Amino acid sequence: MTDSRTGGGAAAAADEPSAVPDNEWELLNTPAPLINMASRGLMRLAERRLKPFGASAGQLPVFYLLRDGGAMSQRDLARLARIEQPSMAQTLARMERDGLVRRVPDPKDGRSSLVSLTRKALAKMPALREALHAGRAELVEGFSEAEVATLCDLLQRLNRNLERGVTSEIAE
Amino acid sequence: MTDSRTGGGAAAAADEPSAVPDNEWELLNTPAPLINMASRGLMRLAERRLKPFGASAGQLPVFYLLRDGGAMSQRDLARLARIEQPSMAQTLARMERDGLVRRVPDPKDGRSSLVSLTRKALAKMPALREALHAGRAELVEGFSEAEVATLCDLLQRLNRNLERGVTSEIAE
DNA sequence: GTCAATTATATAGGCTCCTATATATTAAAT
DNA sequence: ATTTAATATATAGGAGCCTATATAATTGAC
Repeated sequence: MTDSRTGGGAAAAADEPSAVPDNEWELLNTPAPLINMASRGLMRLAERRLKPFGASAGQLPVFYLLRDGGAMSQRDLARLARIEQPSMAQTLARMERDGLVRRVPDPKDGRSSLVSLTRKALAKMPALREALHAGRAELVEGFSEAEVATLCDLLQRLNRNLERGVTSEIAE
Repeated sequence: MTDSRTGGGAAAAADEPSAVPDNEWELLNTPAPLINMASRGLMRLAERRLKPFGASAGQLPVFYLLRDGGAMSQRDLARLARIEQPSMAQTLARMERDGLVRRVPDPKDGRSSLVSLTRKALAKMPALREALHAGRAELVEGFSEAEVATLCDLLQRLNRNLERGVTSEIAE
């Protein structure tokens, strides 16, 4: 609520010929901090909605990808969830600890295991679907479907820019 | 690149009268995962741009709020950065460890300290401004200013929904 | 077949952030 | 003044992510 930032840029000295105008420092009307704030808010929302069912935000992609009872390697889970392999490893470790996931050695490849949801996890699915649905409604309350679509479109373009940054780094 | 999700919802059984249509599971065209992805991408981008100057993403609000050489309590820093007090405490601890920040006991209040940037930190400011400016450009490349504004507007509304969720929780 | 890439996980270390709780100090109420 | 409530930090514990690196198994080139 406090708006101390808005009137802030007082000491904007004109002594340095920087290419950066002072209001670039106005972090709150730039997409980045808004996205960060939204992401943190989403984590809290997800936590609130999922904790009652013994699930958490980082586990959602795993639930989603294995929802039909199928099995998948850790590597594929990571790739499809678009997180790094060690992050997925940690999430799966927690899920295994909580009895949500099972790993069986892949008969075709001695390095790899096939991960699948336990019955306990599969039993949670209906509740998770409801929770996600309600959370989504809460999130976009007051938005028209067109606005949601616009938001998604813009975010997708943003994400493409962000991905490109990483790969171009490699190319250089 | 893999699009295994798109054709996924095969086993959509019609045996359960859930209020949730199966395509609600299509996480990738819903804002939440896009925001999360964007946020993670932003963290990586920030890390890439800031690490050369010995700064990191979570420190930006502190740099911003104390940019004019002023001092502020940890509590105010947390409130203005919109993160919880323990998160700010940890960030400040790291910044202190790195010689970026100094704490002097508040003469008016024995519980509190006044935090300010060190000269070492203030010296980094021009580089940080440049880094942020370049990062911002990379982020919204291909966006018109109107699109950026639309994005910010939608995100602000989203954030309002997310905040309201938290407070309504308290009210209930 | 052997040796060198490549690939799948595992591990180590760090950052950001959250909730819950303890401690100290100040402010308010009586 | 004393007791109580509010406030400022500190600490403990955990989730989620990342990079860099080690280990083991598989594939490919010879």
